Amino acid sequence: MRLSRSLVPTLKETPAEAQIASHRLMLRAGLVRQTAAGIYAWLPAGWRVLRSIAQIVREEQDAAGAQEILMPTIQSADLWRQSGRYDAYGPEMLRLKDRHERELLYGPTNEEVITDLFRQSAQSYRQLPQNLYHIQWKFRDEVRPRFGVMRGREFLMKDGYSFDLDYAGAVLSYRRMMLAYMRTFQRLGLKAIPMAADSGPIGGDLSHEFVILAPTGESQVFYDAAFEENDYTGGDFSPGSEADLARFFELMTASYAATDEKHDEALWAKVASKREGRGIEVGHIFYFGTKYSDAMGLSVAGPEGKPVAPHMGSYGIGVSRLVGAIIEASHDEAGIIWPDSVAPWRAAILNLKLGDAACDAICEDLYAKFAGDALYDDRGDRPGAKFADADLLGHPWQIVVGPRGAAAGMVEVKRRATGERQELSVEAALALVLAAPRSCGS
RNA sequence: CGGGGCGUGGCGCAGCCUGGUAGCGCGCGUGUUUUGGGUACACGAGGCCGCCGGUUCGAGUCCGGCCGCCCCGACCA
Repeated sequence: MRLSRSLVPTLKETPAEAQIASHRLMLRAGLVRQTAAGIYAWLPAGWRVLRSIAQIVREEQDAAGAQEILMPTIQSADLWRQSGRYDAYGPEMLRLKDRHERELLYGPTNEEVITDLFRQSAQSYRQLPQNLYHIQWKFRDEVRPRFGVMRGREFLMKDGYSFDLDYAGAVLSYRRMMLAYMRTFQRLGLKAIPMAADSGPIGGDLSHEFVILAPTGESQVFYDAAFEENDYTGGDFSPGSEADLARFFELMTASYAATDEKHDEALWAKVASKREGRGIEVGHIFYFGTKYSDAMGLSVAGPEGKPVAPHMGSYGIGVSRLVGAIIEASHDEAGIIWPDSVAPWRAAILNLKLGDAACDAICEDLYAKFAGDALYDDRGDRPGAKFADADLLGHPWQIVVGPRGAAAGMVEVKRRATGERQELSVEAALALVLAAPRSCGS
C-alpha cells in the first residue's frame, strides 16, 4: 500500500481514553477506532493484522483435522431455552426482538447452535469423531468494557466443538486441540502457557486456559520456565498419533503452571526455574461431556444400535484479543514490534526525498517487488515523521531510501525488533528482507 | 452494578469558581526554508462548547434532566 493513498491515521499524542500500552498503540498506529464502548472499527492496518492471526489459527485448526464452518451471529432464543441457558446467561447476553416479536440474541458463544446443527445432521456413531469450528464475531454485554480490544463487548473469536463417541475419544480430541493451540501461539510469536483451570461440574483435568505473560495482564500467574523451551512446530508431535498426543499432554502437565486462584506455594517452592508475572488469557479449552447432548437431545446410533449421547468439548481463542495481547507482549517506547507472522506489512519503504529521481526509482522498484506486502511511505513529509511512523507501526523491516545512498544504489535496512541497521545494495536488501520468514512453522 | 471522573476544531488541553466577541499546543492547507530520526517562519482553514430544558438583557460558564465516554471494584474469550 502507498501511505499517501491509505487510511492509516497515526497519532502523535495519545487519546485520553487509552490507558494501557496496547490500546494506546493501536489507536496511535491507526489500527482501530472506537465506535462505542467496547466496540471497535478495524482500519486497514489493524484489519490486516486481525486477518493474519485468524489465518494462522485457521491453518492450525485445519492441520488438526477440524473443519471450518460459519455460524450466524444472530441466534434464536428457543435453542437457548432448550439448553436451559436462556435465563441462566443473564444480562451479558444481548437480546433482540424482530418485527414479529420473535426473540433473538446476538451470540455470545455457540454451543446451542452447533449442538442443534449436529443433531440434525449426524445419525450414527460412525460419523464420529468430528470437530467443527468457526471464526465469528461474538457479543457479550460486559458490565465494564476496557483495555481497548482486549476486553471489548464485540470481539472476534475462534470457537470449536468436538463430538466423540466416548470419554476416551474426547480426551484425544482435547489433547489434539491443546497441541494445535500451542502451535498456534508459537507461530504468533507468543509464549503461551497452558494452565489447569476450573472444569466445572464434570471435573477431571480437562480444562486449560492459555495465558501469556504481559505486565498489564489481569491475573497473577506462576509457571516453570521449562515451558518456554518447548518447540511445538518442529514435528516432534503429530496430531494423528495417540502416542504423540499422550507424550505431549504429559509434557504440558508435568511442569508447574497455575493462575493465582489455583496457586500452590508448596509445589511452587519445588520449581527450580520460576517464572511469575501478570497473565493475559488468550484461549480456553474444556471438555464438558454430554451436558449439551443430554439437554438438547443429541444422540446417534451406537455400535449396538442403541442411542448414544456424544461427548463434547469446546475450544476458544480470542482472535481480536490476541491483537492487543501481542502488542502488550511486544512493544517499546517508540511503538509496536510485530512478530513477522502477523505484521500488517513485512516492510516499510521510506522515501526520504520524494521527487528525487534515484530515490523514487528505487522505491518504486522495491514496492513492486514486495507485491503488496510493503507499506510505501511516499508522503512528502520530513524524514523524522516517516521514521517515527514506521517505528510506531512496527513493521519488522524498514528500508530507508535516501539521496545519499540512492545515487550509488544503496539503501539502509533496519530490523525493528533489534534496532540493527545496515547499508546494503538494493538487491541485497531485497534478498535479506524477502528471505526472512513471514509465517513460521507452517 | 457500587464508587470516582470527564465531555470545548482531527488529537491533547485551558477557559467555568467570579456569565459579557471561544483560546493554546500538536495535526491539517498554502508559501518560503529545511531535509538522514517528529525542521523553522509566515499566512490560512476548521468549533451548535455532548443533548434538552430553565434562570438571565446575555450561558461554554449558573440550575435541572438526559445521553455518552474513561478509571477503580465485583464478573468475563
